[in-house]
Amino acid sequence: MAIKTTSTTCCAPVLTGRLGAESAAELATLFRALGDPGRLRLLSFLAAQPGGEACVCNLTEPLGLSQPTVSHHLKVLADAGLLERERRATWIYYRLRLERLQQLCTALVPPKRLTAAMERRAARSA
Amino acid sequence: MAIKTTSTTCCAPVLTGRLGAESAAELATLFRALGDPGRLRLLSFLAAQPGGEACVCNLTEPLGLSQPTVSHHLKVLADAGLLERERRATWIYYRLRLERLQQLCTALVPPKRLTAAMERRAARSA
DNA sequence: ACCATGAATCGATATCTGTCAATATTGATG
DNA sequence: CATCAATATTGACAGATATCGATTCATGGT
Repeated sequence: MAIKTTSTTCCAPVLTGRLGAESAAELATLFRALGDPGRLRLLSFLAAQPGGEACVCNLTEPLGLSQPTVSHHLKVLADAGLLERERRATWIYYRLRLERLQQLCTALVPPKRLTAAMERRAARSA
Repeated sequence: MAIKTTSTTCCAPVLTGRLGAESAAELATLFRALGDPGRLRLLSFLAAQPGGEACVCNLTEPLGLSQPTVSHHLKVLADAGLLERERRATWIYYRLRLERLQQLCTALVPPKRLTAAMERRAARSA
């Protein structure tokens, strides 16, 4: 299969410890992949399919974008490690990688130290 | 200027139900706000501060960016609802809005239907 | 081999974005 | 009110990105 060296050790925590320049760049790429309406809708559409996957030919029409554009978006998502590519005969299927999405989320989890501190301040100012 | 700022009802779920064009655009703006290394480092720096907040004057130096650039990034984050602004005398403090970050995460949570289905397929192909 | 079909790539273009220097704005202070 | 210090805004510019039409690159069937 394709050797995607991208995103080996995904997702340095953003809110726990300070983010270095490289980890920040890496993470930013991931978030930027999610920063387009078309791509979000692609993910959404895939999630609505039985196996979290669909053929490219089924993805073009519901978005109202041209085939090259959809292909481009799929590439961005796949390069970010958010989708998996699989060929079946003439067709190519893309499948969600839920683990990656989950990793992304955990990267945004704040340490309890922080939540506690901020709740305290919120209570004080109320 | 004064374009509409933060949506009150943040974060339509991406993986549960299909994302409409408007919700997708809204969410994309949020993710795009996270899609820059400098901004991620700002969030990270703020999270490392005692109250999840800091004065602008303390944010410029650690990033190695000019003051206007930092100001711009702070604006993007604040417009996305990820930061809160507060004036104290001459200084302006920005504070994390953890709830918003959390909301963003929950928008990416998959329905158990999906996780189950994908685990099943993973097991089958093993 | 040839052809038909599905998907990726290329080339072009318009728009968006990050960045900084210069300038404006805002609030505190004398 | 004049001035200073801290932020924000403006203007300019280079680089990225979204988009599409045309083309190329696979695959499978004939």
